[in-house]
Amino acid sequence: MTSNEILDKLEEMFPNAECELIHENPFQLAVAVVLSAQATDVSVNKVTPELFKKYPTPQTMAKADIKDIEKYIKTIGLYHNKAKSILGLAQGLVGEFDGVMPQTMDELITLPGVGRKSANVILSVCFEVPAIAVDTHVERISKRLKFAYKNDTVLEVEKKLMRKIDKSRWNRAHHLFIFFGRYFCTARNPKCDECPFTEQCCDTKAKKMKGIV
DNA sequence: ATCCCGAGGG
DNA sequence: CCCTCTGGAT
Repeated sequence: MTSNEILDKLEEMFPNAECELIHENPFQLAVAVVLSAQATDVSVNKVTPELFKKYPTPQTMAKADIKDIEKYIKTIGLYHNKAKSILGLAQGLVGEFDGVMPQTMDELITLPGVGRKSANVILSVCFEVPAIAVDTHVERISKRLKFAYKNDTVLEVEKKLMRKIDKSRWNRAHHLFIFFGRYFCTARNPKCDECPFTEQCCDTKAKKMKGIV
């Protein structure tokens, strides 16, 4: 199967794959993305509505007490670092960017808690810039379906995906890989028995040889 | 390479 | 019980 054929099939399986983080503007998406590190979007969506209600703008959050922020986000884990990150994110936006979300990779990654992956999500979801954010799902799926090798770094995975996938499909591919990874080709118990990609999957073949599938 | 970390699933 | 979750900073 070609890259386009794989994406066509994924479109068929997940026609409404999209960003599931609750947000109403770029600031809120940036906060939600930072909070989503090593946490499920479900758990993030559980706390952000109340958080955004209390701190709707970078200006209001910039003046928040970090302890109060921690209280709101405690249930998602890693809450100490994340509270510091989103407080610094709000302060950085106000102090360096006049409260307006920047639209370049170089500027975005200067914000605390925002690395390459989060920046790519903000660029593609908020500003429709072609980008492929490589998170845990995208990395796993890319390696299982042989878009990349197992020991490739996330940056190498991103470069290979950009090379092998048409630029016009980058943003869709990101969400399709996420949905496929989240609901079908999961880390622990992937649904190999009903998977349309078993031919080009390294993991499934390994399992077949062992008689697992 | 290590740390951060609670919640949900199997 | 153990593993995983839209990672980033040190």
